[in-house]
Amino acid sequence: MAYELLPEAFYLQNTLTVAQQLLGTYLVHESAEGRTSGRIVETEAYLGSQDPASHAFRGRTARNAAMFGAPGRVYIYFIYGMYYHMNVTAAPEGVGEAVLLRALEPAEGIPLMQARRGTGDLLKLCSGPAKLVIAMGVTPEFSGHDLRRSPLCIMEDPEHDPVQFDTTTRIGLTKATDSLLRFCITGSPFVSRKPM
DNA sequence: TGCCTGATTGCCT
DNA sequence: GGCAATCAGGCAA
Repeated sequence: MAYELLPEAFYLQNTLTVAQQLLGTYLVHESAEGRTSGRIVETEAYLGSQDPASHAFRGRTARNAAMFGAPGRVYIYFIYGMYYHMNVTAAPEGVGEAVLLRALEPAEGIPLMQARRGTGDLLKLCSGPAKLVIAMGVTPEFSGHDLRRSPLCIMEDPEHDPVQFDTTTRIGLTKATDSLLRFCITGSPFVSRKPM
């Protein structure tokens, strides 16, 4: 498999474009316990000051600072007292936009993912934003990490076929629930919820 | 199969 | 003090 790192210019595109084009790429983590990777099958876009559901809506704070940082970085955030979500920052530095990774199709290191998640069901290993963080062994220390560097990076197969995706409303929100900012690979059984 | 609820902590109002 | 980009398990039908 001849995978290549995504260049910085990829992340400088419009956030919606980044969210769509991340579909079909691979998130790879080389941890001390072993290597795990998964194909990104579901994403959501979070925009800046125009998007009330975005953490960046009310401006920059200590918590969301990573969202305003350089593109192609990790923004991890703690939710519901027990889970983490992983985002990929987009847009130039100073613009608070990011893409939430919502689901992966497990690729490498599946036994390790199963051990971390405590389940053997492939369909449920990474079918949700908190689940994939656990399965991939991602920790909050990665916040601000550059996704073009080991041990946590995003790669793509430059010869992969164009990905067909569905566009739907975002999930789990209480604000701006009518925006069509969620993207998932058409027909993939690994998404967190079937498109409507 | 599908709805409803508890768990649990940090941050903003 | 209340809420939040969630998940798993329990119970009803």
